[in-house]
Amino acid sequence: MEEKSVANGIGRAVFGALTPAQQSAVFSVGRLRRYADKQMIAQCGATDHYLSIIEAGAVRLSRVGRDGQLAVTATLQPGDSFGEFTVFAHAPRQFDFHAIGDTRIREIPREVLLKLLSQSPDVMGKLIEVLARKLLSATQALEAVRSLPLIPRTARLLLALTDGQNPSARWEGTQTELADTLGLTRVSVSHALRELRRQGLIRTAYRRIEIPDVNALQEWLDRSSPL
Amino acid sequence: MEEKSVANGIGRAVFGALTPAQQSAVFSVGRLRRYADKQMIAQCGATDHYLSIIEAGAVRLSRVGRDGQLAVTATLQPGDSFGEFTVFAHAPRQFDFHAIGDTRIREIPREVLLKLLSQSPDVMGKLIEVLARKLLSATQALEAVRSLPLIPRTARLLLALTDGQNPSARWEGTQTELADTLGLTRVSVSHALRELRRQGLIRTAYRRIEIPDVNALQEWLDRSSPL
DNA sequence: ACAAGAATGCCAAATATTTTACAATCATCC
DNA sequence: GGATGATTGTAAAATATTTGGCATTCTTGT
Repeated sequence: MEEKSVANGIGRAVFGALTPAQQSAVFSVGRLRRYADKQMIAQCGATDHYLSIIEAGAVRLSRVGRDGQLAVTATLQPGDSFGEFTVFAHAPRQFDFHAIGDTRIREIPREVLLKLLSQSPDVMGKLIEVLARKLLSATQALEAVRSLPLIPRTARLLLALTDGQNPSARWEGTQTELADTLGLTRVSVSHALRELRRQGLIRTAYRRIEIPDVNALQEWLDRSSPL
Repeated sequence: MEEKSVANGIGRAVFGALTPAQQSAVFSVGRLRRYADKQMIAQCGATDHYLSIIEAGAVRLSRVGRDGQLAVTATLQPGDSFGEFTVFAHAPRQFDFHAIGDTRIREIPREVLLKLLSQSPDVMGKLIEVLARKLLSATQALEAVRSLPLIPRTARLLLALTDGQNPSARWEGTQTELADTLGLTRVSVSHALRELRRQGLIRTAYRRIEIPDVNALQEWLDRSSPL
């Protein structure tokens, strides 16, 4: 019953799934690195092979098209990880990674991680679970992008961004960020937010969106587009 | 250097990654089931927990919105698998699954699979790799949907649908199918195909699209949108 | 060889989304 | 406490995409 689907499945809540003992086992083989605000952590196309786990701070994923400003972003929080592709799929980095605020990251080189995994089937199992869940999120996001109209899609993202525990929620960030993660323009997002606001489902403020009643928004979404 | 990205990362080439010995180990614990053309294999929302591996035939994934005909599809081939979500993420079925042609499927119940996996870290490792690669495909598809204009997006899908070995390729199916997997209308796809045809990159025919020079199409795509 | 159904190609009107632009509000740095 | 840059709200014009429709071509079954 773990709903908790997320932004776009890029990388969420990975090592929260591990037991404390497992966490410390993983962390102990990792190398701690610190990044300052806005510092680049990894670049799109790079061929390094690390699994990175965020201990503190945040990491922004983005990508710039040749035409300049076209950037798509997602933001990862402490406990999230990234770099699975570089380790398990032998692929180059798919995004640019930047630190947001002072950030501590545990980096585990590919070989070390593989060795650790081969010795602990438990952690391996968890990893499979996490990957499956990420894949599920990505699949659902893909579905949403393809079949949901503007407004429900925006609503869906807002719900995905909340952690789902509290009855009410808020999200801090600019509407431009929201637009980027949705793959839309700020104007379109603004339009969608206006409509949701008109229906009393959300409140907007400077760099902040409040959802007074998460359930109500969820129900509206279910009603307006069953998916 | 395994490019071979695919349709939308829903489920590809899973057990081709295993060694013959591993394959037979997995197959031996599976239950063989046969389906006739168009027969339903599993329904969206169902809560069964099987990993299914296609031995022969094909499986179409689809989904119908409340508003009737809204259907999004992908097609899986022999060697592909599906159902990871039900097994590893405890999630209900995300799509409707139908057999295309006479189809043989190996079904492995959740518990059996987990037990098998716990006994063979090798297979587990492969599974992680496969999941990571699927996730990569899904991520790239998501990127494409969000940032690529109509025509490059269509070109990208065509390339993804080819196996990438031969210098030339063809794809068999209707333009409506293509439109559904892209999340566009037939008219839009027709428009995109017209443009690609005009540039001599593809040839269209009844239920068939030919790519005389896969490389040329790839280069055109790289040139027109670097991603 | 013919009829019927399926698929393609294309057009025009209706919608959706982006672009461009500008005024108003908010936060922060001196 | 005021200036400045960032962010929001919104509108109008330009594009992109869908909807609905129709003629043509292709395939299949008889």
